[in-house]
Amino acid sequence: MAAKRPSNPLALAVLTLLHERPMHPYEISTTLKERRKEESIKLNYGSLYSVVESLQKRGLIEAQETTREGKRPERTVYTITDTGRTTMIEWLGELLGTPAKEYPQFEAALSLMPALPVDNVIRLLEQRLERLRAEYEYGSGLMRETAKMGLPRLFAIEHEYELALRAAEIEFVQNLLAELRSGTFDGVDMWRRMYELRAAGKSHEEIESTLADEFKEVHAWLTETNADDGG
Amino acid sequence: MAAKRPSNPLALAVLTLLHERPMHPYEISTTLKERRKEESIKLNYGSLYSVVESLQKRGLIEAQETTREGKRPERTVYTITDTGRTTMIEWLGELLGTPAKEYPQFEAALSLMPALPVDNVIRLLEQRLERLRAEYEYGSGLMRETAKMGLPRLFAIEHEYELALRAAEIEFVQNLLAELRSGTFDGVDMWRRMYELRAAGKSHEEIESTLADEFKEVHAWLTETNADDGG
DNA sequence: AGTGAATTACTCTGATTAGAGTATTAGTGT
DNA sequence: ACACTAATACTCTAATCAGAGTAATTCACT
Repeated sequence: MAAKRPSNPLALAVLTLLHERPMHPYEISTTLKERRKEESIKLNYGSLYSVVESLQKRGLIEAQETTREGKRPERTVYTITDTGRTTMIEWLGELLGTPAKEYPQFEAALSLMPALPVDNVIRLLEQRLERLRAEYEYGSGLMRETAKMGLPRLFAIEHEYELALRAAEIEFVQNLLAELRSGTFDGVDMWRRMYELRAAGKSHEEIESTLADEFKEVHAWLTETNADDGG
Repeated sequence: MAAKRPSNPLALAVLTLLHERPMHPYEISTTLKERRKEESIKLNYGSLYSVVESLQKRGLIEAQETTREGKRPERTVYTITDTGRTTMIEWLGELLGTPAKEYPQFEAALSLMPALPVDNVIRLLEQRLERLRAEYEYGSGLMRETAKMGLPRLFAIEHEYELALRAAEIEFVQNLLAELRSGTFDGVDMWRRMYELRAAGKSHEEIESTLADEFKEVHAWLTETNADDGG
């Protein structure tokens, strides 16, 4: 059975726009761009048209009329249905009211970090920090500008959120870097030792057992199949 | 032409594990679960097997042997190739060194916020705040526990990052809520007025023009087709 | 009046992904 | 010895997405 609604937030954007007034897909896309919503909601034509089709199939929107000017492609104007309105309110409510599990790429990268040598990672994090700062500057510059132009914060609040996240990431990376550099980060010694052994041409097994020896309690944790889940 | 590498971070996780030692897909999945990496990298069987296939097609990993015990399904053990190693190092380097554009759901929701009435949004944000705090407590509890068990921070740093982001979001939502409640948030007056007019049964056009009248500079910004892009 | 760039408005194809479904074996209790 | 649950190890299908491609029209400029 088809799910009650699509999962792509672009579909929610479509619903909110059609809630304002009927539009055709292309107008939806230009409106989203005008309002800079495509910076917060991934927009591309392929997805837009398939999302519109999927909304229609589920009865959340309806084709109102199909017009054509000259020999241009047809424009199909869509309206939101009552179910569509309800769904939009529900969905947006959920997104605002309930934190969703997300998988940021940097989180994935951090979780795999030990696959690169420490000094390498330090260099990369320095690079990241630089870029994060540049992005932060750029973003806050944009915000000041739009504020000066008289756009109420209401219509750009999502950018403030983005900046807040960036700021938090900057702080995090700064702290991490400091600890990696100073060597106070818990685990760097083991990490360095591992690459030392690898450089010395030891086999995976030799490295494993040497580390197991030199860092007993850690190794115990790493090799036990099931950590106690509590409860 | 096929891209140099898959885009799913799960594929990177596969590469790093095969970089440690050869494994079969199912073992990859259990290892990721054991190490709690599936909390940072979305893992499901369908994706895992197709990602493995895709890595093989691109020559980043190779099937080493196919064994079978009794009548159980075959286990295909894969090894990483030299190209695979290089790609892994490159890819992980990029993820660590370069901030990626992401589209968090909450950012999307914020950008569509005016589609719900103010008081509604306030209630929802209160709910979110509560849940965020609960998650934060839970997460930092887990971290303290694993620290006590002797796991070096190195192997759980991604969770610290997640917590840092959560903390930032908590602060952001707190501030936003305070401003919405006190009415000092730039744009709330217009926002409230809009729903007032809607409740009074005005048409979309009437609302538009009334708001245009009462909030001149804002409306100008909203209706101009092309904001000056500078340059 | 003719050229080229930009805009309008989609369509198509190939990847990717999610999630349920399948089939065998091992372990646990009665 | 039998049933039941968990674990092992994938397979399949439908949905979704991304990005390039297409084709007509308008506008700016010479």
